[in-house]
Amino acid sequence: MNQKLDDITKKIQKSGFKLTKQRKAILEVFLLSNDHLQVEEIFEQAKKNNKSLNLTTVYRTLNWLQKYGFANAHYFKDNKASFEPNLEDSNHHDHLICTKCKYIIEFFNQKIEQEQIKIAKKYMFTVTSHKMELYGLCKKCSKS
Amino acid sequence: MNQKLDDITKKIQKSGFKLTKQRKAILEVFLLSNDHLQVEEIFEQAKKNNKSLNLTTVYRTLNWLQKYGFANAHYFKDNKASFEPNLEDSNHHDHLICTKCKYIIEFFNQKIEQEQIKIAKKYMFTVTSHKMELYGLCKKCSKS
DNA sequence: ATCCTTGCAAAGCTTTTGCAGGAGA
DNA sequence: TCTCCTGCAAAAGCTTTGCAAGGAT
Repeated sequence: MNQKLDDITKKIQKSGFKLTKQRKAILEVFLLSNDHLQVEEIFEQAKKNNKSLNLTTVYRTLNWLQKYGFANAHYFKDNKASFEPNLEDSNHHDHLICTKCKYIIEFFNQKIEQEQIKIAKKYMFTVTSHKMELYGLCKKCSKS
Repeated sequence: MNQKLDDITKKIQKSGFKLTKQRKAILEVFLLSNDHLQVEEIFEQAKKNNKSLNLTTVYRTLNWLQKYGFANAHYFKDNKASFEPNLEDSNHHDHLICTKCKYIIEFFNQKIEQEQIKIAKKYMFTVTSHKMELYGLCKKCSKS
């Protein structure tokens, strides 16, 4: 199987997460993906691993993971939730989003991270997470 | 009345926006607010100016304003839309959001803006807008 | 054995749409 | 006048909840 998946799964179980077939199917899709997946997408893909999977279960599982800090939710342009894993070994990144073709590029910029820390200090904020999204047209779409 | 409101309203009308009583009531609340208002909030406040106002009209008006570039939508932590005016004289800013008391601070940081331009260039993106949100606890809430 | 999780169906919310009447330019 | 706008009600998503049965530890 997949070593990384196993390790993370064990860690999640320590938080009191019972590992059912359904959840295994969801984690396989969700944890190994580097993308931001919409709930429906996770559901569709995980169903390949477990035919009887229900959408409700996907929602409940993702909400559980989010609550315990293993996942982050994003609401991109429309108001549908997308989730991405939040693992200590996964690099933090921000997003460039093409409003035409919905293509998403991830990027990381140290200077921006540093400025955020300064800003938080200035306003006496204890920052726990952040989100930065640049919207526009990707290379391909801006040509046409 | 309010000079600023009048000026902006005239500008919006040039885009083919018919100024009805309902829309006037909405604009008074929306354009003069410096906050990010949820649709429901705009509706509640605008209803004070026009008793018969309908929520549907608020949605339609805000969507119109957004389509023609006079408003921006945000989806903060939950998946409810918040709107803020997008006027040429209004300074661009980003957000610090307290996840406990929902307090929102606006800030502007030149270095971050500059970095964004660099990033866009690197990925050949034509950036049209962006959103940066820092989540955490405000001064007050982090004490308790 | 106990507590947690699941599927199903139904409910809840926010947001959109169809339509006939009404108002702005 | 002609087109756009409005209110109402209904529909349309996405997401959550209640409940009884089933499964994990």
